[in-house]
Amino acid sequence: MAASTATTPAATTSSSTATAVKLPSNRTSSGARRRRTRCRKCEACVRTECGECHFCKDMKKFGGPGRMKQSCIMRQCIAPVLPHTAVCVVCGEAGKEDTLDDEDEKFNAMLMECSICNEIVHPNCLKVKDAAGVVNDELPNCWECPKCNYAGKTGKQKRGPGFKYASNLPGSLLREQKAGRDGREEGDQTSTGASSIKRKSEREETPRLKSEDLPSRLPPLLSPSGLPRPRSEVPNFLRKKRKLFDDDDEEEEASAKKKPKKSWRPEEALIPKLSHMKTEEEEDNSDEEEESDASQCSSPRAGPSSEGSETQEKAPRARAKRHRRKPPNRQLSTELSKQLNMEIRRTEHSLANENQQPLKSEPEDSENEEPKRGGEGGGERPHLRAREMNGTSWELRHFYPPQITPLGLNRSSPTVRPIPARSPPKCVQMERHVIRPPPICPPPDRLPLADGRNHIAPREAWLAIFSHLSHRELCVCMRVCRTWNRWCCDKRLWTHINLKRCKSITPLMLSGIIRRQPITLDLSWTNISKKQLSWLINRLQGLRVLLLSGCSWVAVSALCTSSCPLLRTLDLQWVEGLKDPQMRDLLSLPTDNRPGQMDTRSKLRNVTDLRLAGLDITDSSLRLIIKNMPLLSHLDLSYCNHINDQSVNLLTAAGTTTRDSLTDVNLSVCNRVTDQSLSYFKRCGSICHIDLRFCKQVSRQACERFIAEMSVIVPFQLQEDKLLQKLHSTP
DNA sequence: CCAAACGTCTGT
DNA sequence: ACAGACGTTTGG
Repeated sequence: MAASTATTPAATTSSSTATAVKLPSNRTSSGARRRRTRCRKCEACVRTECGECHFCKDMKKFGGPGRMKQSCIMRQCIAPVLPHTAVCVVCGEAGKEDTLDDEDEKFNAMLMECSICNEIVHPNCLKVKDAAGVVNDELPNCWECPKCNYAGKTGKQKRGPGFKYASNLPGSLLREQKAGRDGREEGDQTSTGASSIKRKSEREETPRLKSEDLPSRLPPLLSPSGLPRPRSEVPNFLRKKRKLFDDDDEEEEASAKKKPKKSWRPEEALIPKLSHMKTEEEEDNSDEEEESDASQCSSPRAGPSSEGSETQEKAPRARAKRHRRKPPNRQLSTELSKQLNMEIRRTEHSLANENQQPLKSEPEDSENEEPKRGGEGGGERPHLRAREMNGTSWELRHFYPPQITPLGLNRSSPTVRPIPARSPPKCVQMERHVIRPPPICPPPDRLPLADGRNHIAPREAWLAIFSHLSHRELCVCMRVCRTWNRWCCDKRLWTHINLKRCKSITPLMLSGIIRRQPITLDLSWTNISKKQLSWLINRLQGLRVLLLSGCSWVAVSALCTSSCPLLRTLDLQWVEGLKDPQMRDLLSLPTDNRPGQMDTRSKLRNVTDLRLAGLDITDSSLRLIIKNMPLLSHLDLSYCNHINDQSVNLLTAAGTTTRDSLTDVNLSVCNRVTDQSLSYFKRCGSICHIDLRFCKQVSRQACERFIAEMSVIVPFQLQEDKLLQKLHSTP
């Protein structure tokens, strides 16, 4: 019915209707807000409809009723812009940043929409030039205008643009943040007096300590007992099914929370370990550091998390304009960011080539740049730079023990109002959440010193030093100053993110992960949900190693619909509920309709290291593996009770790619494997390591016989009982 | 004028 | 709090 709705002329008239009431004429006046439109440039905008999400299904074109009238979830613009028709309330003109070169001038000439009063103005047109405006990095041309900021408005008016996006989406991750910010805002705002522009930082989370490394391939079984720990280790949540991620968190917290939460700080609430993380710290940090260069955007659009924070923080600096960084730095930053991006791109590219998969990561830039008015986009950046601190908190939170972190930060500033209790973060449907690509942050190349000069050591030198630090230590460093904060957030320092056994994976953590674009991600034994994992995978296109042991199949099934083209190592050990049927789904050809993913090859075709220990899979799964993973070299089938000699026969049969690609096979504790398997392994041209420990039906004699026979070609040794190791690994 | 879809309101 | 519904706004 209403489906097409749209335009009925009547609509206008009908404005009187309850709903309609809102924005009719006053739009620009305070109170009425301007609708934003898609930037048309970001990754999301460029995509085609997935045809599978709720909204797509509602569309008439996909056979739906067309009542919801929402854009495809995969196409939710990352950086919605002001409509072309937007003009300054003061002078009535559009953005003019295009005509200027100087960053600061651009900023002052671009249209900025206040997220509180909704007014759209040219900063230049404001009389109160000194007052501080708080730029919202997350949304182009969005800030908390000096007037509101100065007035200390915090109120709920905030609904501005920043909020709307995502926040209005029902399940949006943002909410939490939002909540967060509100809470903070208040506090901060009051404090705001400061003069500088602040942006809201985002909160992200980091992996908690790396505490344990995963024994990815654990030395086969320490506990021959059979299948040991598995399930038990699995956190309860694993088993539950949550609808959305939230649940997880919620569940945990739930018990606790249900009522008003203490503070709204999600992290704390949620994760014991991480607790500390967030918010305030970030803010604090930001403030502390603040000043210096400020340029950067480290967080601009990190996932979900970011948004929340940004707005809130307005507090600090006011003069946005000026604040924006010093020109020099800025340029530097720009340059660096370009280089960085290129670097990243190059790397990813090379990797991607193999699969021809485009990676996402750069979108940010594009996002900022608006098609239409470049100015707007450009304008933003400046602010962005200003803000950077976001990262900080993230790390802190995670890594620091609660006690430490907090410092005064958290609460110290409690400004005016008590923090509203917010609900814990939930991630709810990520689908609706606005997706923000990893931030590109061009960090300053030199450390600004108090005397105005720069430290002699270049960033790279510092990074070399930072590279020797643990993540925890990096977190500490991130609190030193803004510049260090930025530097310590360098992607290169976070190639491995370990969240193993982290019970609750929160939205903040997710965005923190995305921001850092790790190459290796360990989510083993976590209660990550399918949506969360799907969300991550779709945004970690450069991910090479994904460890999901001990997770539930429900979650792992995210791999069925999301593609991770560069994935080399996939650890699915002890995944609950992963059997042949599931393996079939996992290895079946892509079902992803999204553009760019139409590849007909297996999504896991580039996997070289597959860990399936403890799964009840049979030869039917092996056949699929053999067929779809031509590059497979390391295969862990330990504790797989259904694996037998025939399985090995299949793996080493003539005509299979595995016959030549396999180098390491772990069949320890596979009680159905016998001496016969060893003869099959002789067919493997590249085999270097065969683990048959604890295989009751495999004899030492057979192993010795294997060695004797194989040694004619390649020398093998019995490293341990029933553990065959090639003496000299091939080059 | 129309398709798209933003942002708010409503019902549960 | 959420899922839907839908008037209204945008861009072309």
